[in-house]
Amino acid sequence: MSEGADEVEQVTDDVLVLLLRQLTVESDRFAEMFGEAHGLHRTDLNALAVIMDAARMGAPMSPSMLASALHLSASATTSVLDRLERAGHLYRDRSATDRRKVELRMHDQARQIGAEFFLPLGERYAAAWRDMGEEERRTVARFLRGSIAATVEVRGRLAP
Amino acid sequence: MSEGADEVEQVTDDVLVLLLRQLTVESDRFAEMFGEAHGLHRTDLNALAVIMDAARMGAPMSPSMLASALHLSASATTSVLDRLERAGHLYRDRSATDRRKVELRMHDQARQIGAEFFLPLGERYAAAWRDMGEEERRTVARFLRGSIAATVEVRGRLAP
DNA sequence: AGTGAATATTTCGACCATCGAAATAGTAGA
DNA sequence: TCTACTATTTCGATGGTCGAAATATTCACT
Repeated sequence: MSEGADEVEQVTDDVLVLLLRQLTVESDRFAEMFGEAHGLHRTDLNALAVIMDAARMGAPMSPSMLASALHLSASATTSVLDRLERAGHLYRDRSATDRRKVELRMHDQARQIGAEFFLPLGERYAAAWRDMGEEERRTVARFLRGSIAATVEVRGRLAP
Repeated sequence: MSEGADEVEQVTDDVLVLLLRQLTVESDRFAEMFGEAHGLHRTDLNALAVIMDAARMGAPMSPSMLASALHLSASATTSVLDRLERAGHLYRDRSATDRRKVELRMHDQARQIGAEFFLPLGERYAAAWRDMGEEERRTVARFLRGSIAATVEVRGRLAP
């Protein structure tokens, strides 16, 4: 009302909240469409991501670790793994040291899907962020870390 | 390796991608726990959010609009609405002008749940962002908008 | 060693969210 | 009025998830 046409934008808290919500909505939708294109459900995609992260760290996942990472019951985890194994994305290995345990290993096919998932998005992100200077990146990183911590904390209050 | 102890952090693209992923993961988890605490599924929460946004704009939602907003079939939408109506969160109104159409209106109870959902998180966000200056906020807003656009665009390539 | 408690994973039966197709109700145009 | 179309709901089937029970293995203690 009182601003001129060349007034700079006022980025209120409400604007930031709205942007965060849009971002999560769009991310969800992206994952949903990607999964649909590959015959994978959300849970399967999440499972692949967790297993892949663990593999990158050199520590193979077990079904029970996966269950707690995904907040799934043990039985639901078994059927997720059944689906992924049937589709040829991973295979189960009995642990050599503790034969109760199962180690989850990925097939190259899944790695390829992961790459297909993340590469285009990563490249497009890089392009979007290309002109950001170091100081700006630190600002954004601080913002993101603060927002993550806020989310975690409020969630913590929910579960006593 | 070559940096001194007081070297400032290098925020690479990889770091930003990781932070974005953590943020969406934590948001998902938060919504999941909140829904659990109130006997609402993810879909129900999403539906409430969409209906609430529409109500705020003054344009009541119809089931079919909701269906396309949530990417649900018409029949699935009916059962979402059945659940929400049975739980007393909303009620259906036949449109006065076109009696095929149904208008979705919320009960105060649902508004209250929405407030309970967003207020604590909003306050905690505001606290996290309190010390950000205007220039920094503009930087963050540009970053978020760029990332949202990137996500939308890559998704667009998926669906021809 | 050997028994029993604990842990890891899978199987089984049931529940319910979602889907597609058909049914119902209403509108608009000829 | 008859027909085509739109909006929503109902119905039957599919499948992801759960809790409880079953199976296999390890650990602790004697």
